[in-house]
Amino acid sequence: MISEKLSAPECTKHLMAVRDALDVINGKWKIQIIIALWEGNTRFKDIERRIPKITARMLSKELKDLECHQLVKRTVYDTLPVSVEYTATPHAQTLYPVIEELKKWGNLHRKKILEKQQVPELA
Amino acid sequence: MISEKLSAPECTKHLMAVRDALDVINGKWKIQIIIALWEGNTRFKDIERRIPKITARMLSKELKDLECHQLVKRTVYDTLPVSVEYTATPHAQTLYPVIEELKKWGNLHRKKILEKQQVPELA
DNA sequence: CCGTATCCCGGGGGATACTG
DNA sequence: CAGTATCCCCCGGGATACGG
Repeated sequence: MISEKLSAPECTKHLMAVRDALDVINGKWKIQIIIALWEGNTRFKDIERRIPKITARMLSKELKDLECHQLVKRTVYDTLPVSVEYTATPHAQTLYPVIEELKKWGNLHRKKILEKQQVPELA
Repeated sequence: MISEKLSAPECTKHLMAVRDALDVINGKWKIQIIIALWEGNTRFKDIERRIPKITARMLSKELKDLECHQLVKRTVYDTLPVSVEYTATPHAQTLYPVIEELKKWGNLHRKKILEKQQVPELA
């Protein structure tokens, strides 16, 4: 699978793409927000309520970032008072496999760490 | 694929695993180091040379983290002066699919961003 | 060679108060 | 409701110097 070694240029290209990806989804909130958008009601206050501990400041900032990266679409409705909906773009859907792999590995890793935490044996 | 909505508890579980994974591989250097370990010579100085801009301080710190997470094994050889080798553990190999997905998405995303950067049309 | 200790800066991000 | 503005703290991480 990774039996052969990578050449330096190969490795660098490999790495750049990975970094590009991490630059977008890294950080404390981005993924949580994207997952939250797959959950239903997506008005600002709804999202805020759904993500534990996030502040309006951070949510606002992160949503803007995601919009820049074309992962989120912002729609303003002319109600009174105004309501705003954030939706995941089709491009955001392409993140699904990434998030799935992260989830799978997160679970695997948790098991791994816990198994080693076992009491080694009685003395 | 993601047609059905997630229930709140489902979503939370989903999220915890993803966060677990990101906690481990997040940060500026972790992935670069893991990839570097798949490249061959893995003495401290070798790794340092292979990762542009990393400092000894950071490399040292990050290697310790990775060791805690059981992704890296540290071996000291009793030479003079001492030499130390770092190797990726089998558990680190399980990260391969994650990194692959990140790489794929990084490339996809780059294309997406560039295409939208095109001149929209002549006025 | 293989690191660690110290110093220091910038920015990520919380708390709170406020506006349209 | 949907955010912004301000203040402020903490720590990630660079530079440098040094010890085994």
